[in-house]
Amino acid sequence: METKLLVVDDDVNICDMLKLYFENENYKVKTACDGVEGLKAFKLYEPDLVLLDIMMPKKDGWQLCREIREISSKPVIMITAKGEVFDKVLGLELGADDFIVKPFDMKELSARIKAVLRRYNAHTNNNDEEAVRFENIEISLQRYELKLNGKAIDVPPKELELLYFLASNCNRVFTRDQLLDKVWGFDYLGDSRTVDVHVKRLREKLEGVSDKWSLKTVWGVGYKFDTVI
Amino acid sequence: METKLLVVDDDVNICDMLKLYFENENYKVKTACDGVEGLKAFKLYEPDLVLLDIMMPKKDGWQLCREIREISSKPVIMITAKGEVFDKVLGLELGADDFIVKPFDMKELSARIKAVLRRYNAHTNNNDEEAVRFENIEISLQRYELKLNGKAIDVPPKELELLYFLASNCNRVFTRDQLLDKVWGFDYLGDSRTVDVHVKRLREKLEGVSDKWSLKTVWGVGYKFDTVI
DNA sequence: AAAATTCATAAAAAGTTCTTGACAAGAACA
DNA sequence: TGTTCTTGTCAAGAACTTTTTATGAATTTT
Repeated sequence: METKLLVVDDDVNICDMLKLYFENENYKVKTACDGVEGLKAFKLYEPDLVLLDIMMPKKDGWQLCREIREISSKPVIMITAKGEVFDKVLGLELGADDFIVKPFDMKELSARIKAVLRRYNAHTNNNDEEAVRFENIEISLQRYELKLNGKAIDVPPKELELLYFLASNCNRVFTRDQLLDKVWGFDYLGDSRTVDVHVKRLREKLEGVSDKWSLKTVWGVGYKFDTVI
Repeated sequence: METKLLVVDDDVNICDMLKLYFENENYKVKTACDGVEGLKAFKLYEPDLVLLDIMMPKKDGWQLCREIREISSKPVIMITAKGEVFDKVLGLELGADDFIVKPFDMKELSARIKAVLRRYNAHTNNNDEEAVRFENIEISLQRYELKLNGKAIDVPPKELELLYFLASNCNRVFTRDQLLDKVWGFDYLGDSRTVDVHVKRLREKLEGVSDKWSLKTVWGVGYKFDTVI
């Protein structure tokens, strides 16, 4: 699964540069320009790691780090300018996982990110994310794979993600808007008919595999992965 | 339910153009020409989203946005002219939800409006509630499902919502007008016979399922979901 | 017991929401 | 570079829901 980074820095150039660089390294990257926006983005985007500049207008990196820690244990790497008053102890107290000093070498930052993620995942993820299973179906985001009757089937990423989300929240209805939010991302701009089309394509693939579950339309509401218990 | 937009811009042509365009997209649209009028309109009209030009006589967009935030959390999208001094951070501080730069593409604005509304609603709507249960019946809005004798029955949204409302307020009588208010929405315009028809259709489905409860008519008053205790 | 009001029901009309196929833009790949 | 695959858009028509209307039955009032 793609790792999501959130970059919070008031310097738009740095934001853009980091975004470009890490997208090229196969991360998903969102940026925010200040602490307020950063917190919003953290809640909505649910990143796997946050890169946080300390000096920012209105709400600084310390403050944001503290607020993030109140709601999550996701790794945070602080960015600090050379010569900036910087209390490592204080940072650790606030729950930051690592630090890097501006101007930094991108390769070094990249290495630190990997290291922090590795540590974090070793801690939390020794129970490798289970695949979602029902009769004759198995959906794994980890392998990006859909198995029907034990046989792997080619499925495009978006379809798989949609199916995974619905199946792992089975029997619950989601509106198209909720699905766009959860699967496509909070900042997706586009038509909600898009969901229909993906559901249709999934149905073609899932047809006749089992009568214990199905992708159901809930008229006037949305869709759900329905199971018979 | 129809979504209400409020457009605040000193340029009457832009107001008219936006009104025309979004009415065609099935929004309700009110316009206001300056900040003072805009605040008035916001209070009276109670829009679901505000489109706010920054440069305006009397009271500018910043100021209006701040004042709206004091009394409401409804989404605000700021409109800014190209090249206009524009502080994104300040905008976010003030609580704006998105921005668009003049001259803008109507399709993009439309997409942004949808996205902002989607986010706003996704946030406010995640109230996981329990299903309502009586003998042989179970009604869940989360699954959008009616189970009779443990078996799921197809029920259209309005019927389900009506049944859910009555059952979760069992033994209490509601007039047709109250039901229209609670289930259809306060701004519903239409005949109260509508309720009768829905009750009738529900009765067809619920017939003979249990003698511990029923949809009762209270003559001269309205309906209730009646239970024997 | 007649008149007036209120309900139940069926069926038509109006309105909304889905499905689907065709197509185009963009990404990934060779 | 062209080719294939994925993703998203659109629009027509199908499927379905909701509302209105009409009529007769039930209940209350006078």
